[in-house]
Amino acid sequence: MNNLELAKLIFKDELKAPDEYELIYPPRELPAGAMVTRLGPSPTGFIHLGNLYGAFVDMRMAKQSDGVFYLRIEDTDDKRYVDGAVDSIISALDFFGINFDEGAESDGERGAYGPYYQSLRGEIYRAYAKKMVEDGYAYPCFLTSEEIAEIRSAQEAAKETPGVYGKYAKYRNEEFELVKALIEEGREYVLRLKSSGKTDVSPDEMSQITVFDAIRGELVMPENNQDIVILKSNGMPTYHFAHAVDDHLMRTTHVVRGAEWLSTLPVHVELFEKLGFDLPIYCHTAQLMKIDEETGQKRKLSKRLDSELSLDYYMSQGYHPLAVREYLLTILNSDYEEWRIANPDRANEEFDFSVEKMNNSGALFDILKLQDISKDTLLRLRGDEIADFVANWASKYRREQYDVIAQDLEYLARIMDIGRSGAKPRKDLIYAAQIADFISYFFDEFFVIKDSIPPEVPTGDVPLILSKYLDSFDFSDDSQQWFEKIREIARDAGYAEKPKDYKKEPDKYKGHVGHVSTVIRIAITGLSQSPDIWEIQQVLGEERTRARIEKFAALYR
RNA sequence: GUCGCCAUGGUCAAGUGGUCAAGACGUAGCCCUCUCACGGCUGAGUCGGGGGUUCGAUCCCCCCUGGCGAUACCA
Repeated sequence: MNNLELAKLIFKDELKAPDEYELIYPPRELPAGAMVTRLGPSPTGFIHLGNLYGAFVDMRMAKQSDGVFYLRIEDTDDKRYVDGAVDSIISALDFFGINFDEGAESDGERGAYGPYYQSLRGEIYRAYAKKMVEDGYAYPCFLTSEEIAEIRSAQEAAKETPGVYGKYAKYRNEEFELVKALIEEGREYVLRLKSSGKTDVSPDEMSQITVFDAIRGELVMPENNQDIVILKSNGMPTYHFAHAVDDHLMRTTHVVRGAEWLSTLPVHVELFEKLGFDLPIYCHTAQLMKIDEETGQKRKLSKRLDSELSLDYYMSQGYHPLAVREYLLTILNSDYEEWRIANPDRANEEFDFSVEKMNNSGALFDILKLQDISKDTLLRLRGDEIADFVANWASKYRREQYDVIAQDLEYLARIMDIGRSGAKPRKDLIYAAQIADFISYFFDEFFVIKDSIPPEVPTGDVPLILSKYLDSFDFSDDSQQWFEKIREIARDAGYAEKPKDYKKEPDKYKGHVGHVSTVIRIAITGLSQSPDIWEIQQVLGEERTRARIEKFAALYR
């Protein structure tokens, strides 16, 4: 048989037989129903919310079924490689709570089904490619990129499906002697799949394949008829071929990937078939989308364009990983939100996640929703936990503030807890960058007067109000006693004790107690709007409070 | 162009052959209130279009439109 000679001609090195690999990587011994999933990033170093979204699905499926979730680095394209990328991918994923049972690690790898770097699996791919040639399912193709471009434009002109297939696959059934001569001559070539799909019929006459997708149900698609490349001229496999070999040998049960792979599914089905592998269960997730600012159109998240959606962005803004996970869960399984409302204190791991509940259409990323969820998520954390988180964030992203706010973590924790107890806790805290700005007035180093006193208060009243306040000020007053004194000051100075009184009879008063308290509020926080002043004072301490009042009053003397 | 996937308010979405078409975010107003938040109440806002099938379609079928994706020796 020529195929055997051809295989020998192409693969001169010693290669294991595929059967040996079957033995080296036997089926996993796992409980019934256990799912084996994987994440296969290419090492560009860039990873965005969409990747995290998919990684989440993988991890939940494996964890919920007592299966295995592993990391495989898909570095078959050297053009894509970025130094240090694997490390940054792993640490970013880890930050958001994605961790692996096996696979690539920053200092090597772990697990019995490796190597987990595709660049290290060359021999394995070649072994299976050789078998493809022997079986007559693959052949060397010497078409240059110029020739392929010509074929393409001819096909486009003739309104035919573009690609290398059927009569356009010039070397598909080439004479052995000629192939041999070309190879010996040193001509570059790729290895192509010899597709058995029909090529001489119109698209609607093509045979259909049906594939079950765990998210989308039964998919009916035309069979593949393209002689796609399986081994590039440098000997590396294409994604398609590596996917088939790796997911088989690593015994992946569920392939979770974005919907952009749907159109190549027929290729993969044919590959698995020709290789003699069982098909994994595919789970094609909808893509996370965003609105393109320039065009105003919905589009898939892009690595190139959407740096603000990179995981780095959320880390640098200081979104809490839990918040991001909560958000992702709400778009992954829409009943998660209701579950969360019903179970505010349970860990999200207890939620029964399922791929069947996933939506088929792409969700638009909504930062407002993330922020809302973030507020609620931070509410479930203790003040000291948030303080630690913010301090940690500042140490990386805001050095100059870190030195100040992290000096006294207990103080920081008390700041975080302001207004958070009781039945209707405040929801001021969203993400670290916002929190750092929000609390800056608690530190003398950052304290500035930003707002001006309300127009209802004549300038001359300011020192009056403040000196009275200072005179009657007793740090040990409780909240009610404290406010009673403010009312007194307001009344004595000609302001209504209740805003309603002022509303009813505006001519009778200069303003109301709210205006008076605003003066005090500005003196203490520099802002006309803030959480409860009494609580702020309790955290600031008596000394700092008095100092600020005095300093502000001095401005009006 | 061709092929594929998708289609319920601004966003995420539940949903069924007969519903006043859930809920969340956002938004408007009111209430609570020393400010701001929080909370409460109320409101505005949707089944892309056209054909069928049916006593009846948001739901089932077809066409169109729109969005997204694929069309590489990238993944």
